Amino acid sequence: MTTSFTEENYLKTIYHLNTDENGTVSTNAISESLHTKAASVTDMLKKLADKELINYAKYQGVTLTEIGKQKAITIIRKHRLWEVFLVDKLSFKWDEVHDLAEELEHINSEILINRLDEFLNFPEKDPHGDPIPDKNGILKSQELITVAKMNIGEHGKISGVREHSKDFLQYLEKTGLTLGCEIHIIDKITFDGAVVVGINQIEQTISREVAKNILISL
Amino acid sequence: MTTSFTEENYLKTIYHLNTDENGTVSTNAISESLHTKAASVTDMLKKLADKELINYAKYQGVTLTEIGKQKAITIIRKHRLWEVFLVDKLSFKWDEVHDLAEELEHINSEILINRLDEFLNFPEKDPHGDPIPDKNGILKSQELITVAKMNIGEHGKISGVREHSKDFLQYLEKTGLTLGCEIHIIDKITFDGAVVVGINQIEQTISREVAKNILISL
DNA sequence: TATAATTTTTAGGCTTGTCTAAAAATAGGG
DNA sequence: CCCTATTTTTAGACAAGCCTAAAAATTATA
Repeated sequence: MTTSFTEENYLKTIYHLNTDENGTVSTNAISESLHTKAASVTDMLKKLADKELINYAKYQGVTLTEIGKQKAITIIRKHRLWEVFLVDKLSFKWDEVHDLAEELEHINSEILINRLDEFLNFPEKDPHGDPIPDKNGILKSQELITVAKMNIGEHGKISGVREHSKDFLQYLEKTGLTLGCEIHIIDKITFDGAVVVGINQIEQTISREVAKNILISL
Repeated sequence: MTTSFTEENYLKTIYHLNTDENGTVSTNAISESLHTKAASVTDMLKKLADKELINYAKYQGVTLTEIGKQKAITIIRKHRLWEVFLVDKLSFKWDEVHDLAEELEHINSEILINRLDEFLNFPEKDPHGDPIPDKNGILKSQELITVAKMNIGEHGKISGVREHSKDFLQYLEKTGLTLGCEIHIIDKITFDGAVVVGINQIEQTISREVAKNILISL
C-alpha cells in the first residue's frame, strides 16, 4: 500500500510529536506543526486510521501503529541521509539543508537510499547530531540532556539540537556553539533561567530558550 | 509563478515531442506519452496557456513559449545531472536510472542543482549520451544520425540512444552496443531494414527498430 | 465535395487535501 | 455538579488533475 507525500508528512509529524512529548498526540498539535487547520487534520487522521498506520479514537488523540512507526522512521532515515549528503558532498551549511531534505525525503526507492548510505560511509548522525536509523529501522539514540537541565560545574559535549530553524542554527554558528564543542556550566541565573557557559575558554550567557534547545552528552 | 509537478511533466513532454518531430505538438501525442486521456490534456493545455508557458489555439496543437522552453530545459538539466550522479557516484546502471531521475528532477532548488553540477565536475553528457544544458539553459547538441540512416561501409561511434526503456538499454548492454563503441556498417537488408554491423571485431545483425534508436557520430 | 473517420474539446463527475462555519465532546472552575 | 472555555469533529465547499461520454472540429476518402 502506497502512502502519499502528504500522508508521509503527517506520519513524520506524529512521530516527532510523540517522541518529544510521549503520550498521545493531539489534533491541534499536528495542525500547528503542519500549518493546517484542525478540521483538515481530523480528515487525514481518519484516512491514516483506515490504513492502520495510526491508532485513533475520536477526541482521544493518536499514536502510531508499528507499521506507521516504521514508515515514519524510514522517512526520517531518508531525511537525515540527504542532509549528510548536502553538507558533506555539496558543501551546504547545517542551517541550509532542512527544507531541501524535506523534499528529498519523499523520493521513494529503498535501493537509492541504501546506496546513498553506503556512498556516505554509513554515517551515524546527521549534521545536527540526530541519529540516523539503519536500513532495518533501528535507531540507536544516545542519552542526551538539555543545557537547561545541567547543574553548575558540570561538563559535557554539544551533541545535538532540539530546534532546526535557520535562525537558531545561525545563532549557534555565530556564537561558536557548534556540534562537538566541550561546554561547562559556570552559573545559572534563577531570575530568567539564563545560563552562563564556558566554551573554548570563552564565557558566554545564553537565554533559557536557547539552553532548552541545545543537547549535551555528559 | 510556481509550476506544479504535473505542469512540469507536461512541459517536458511537449519539449521532447517538439524537438523529436518539430512542428506543433498534438493533444493525442501528449496523452499517449503521459498515459493520460486526451480530455485531461486539453484541460492542462488551457492552464499552461493561461500561464503563458505554451502557445495554444484550439484544435491546432501547441508549441512552447520562450519561458516554457526555458522551464523545460531546466527540468531536463536536472534530470540528466541526477542521472550522472546515480551512475557515477551510486553505481547504478544506465538502464536503472530513468525512473529515479524522473522523481528527482522535480526537486526545486537552483543552488542544489548547480552544486550538484560542480560536484559531478560539470559533465557534458548524461549516461545515455544526451547533452546536459548548462546553468544558463544553453544546450550544445551534436549532430547525430541513426544507424538506420548510415550507408554500407560507413564508420562511426555510438554516441546516444533515442529510446530510454530498460528493455532496450539492457538489450544494448547484452549485445555490446554500448556508448563509445566504434561501429561500421557491413550490410543492409532491404527486405526488413535489418542492418549488419561490426563492433569490436564481431559481426552482428540488428533489426530496423533497433537501428533507428541508436545514434552515431561520424 | 459530401460523407465518414479521426482528433479534439466540452460537460459533468470523482478523489485528494485543503478550507470555513457550526455542532459536539471534553476539560476546568466555581 | 453544572456551566463555560477549549478542543475536536461534522458538514459543506473548493482547486487540481484525472476520468467517461458526447459534441464539435478537422482530416481523409470516395
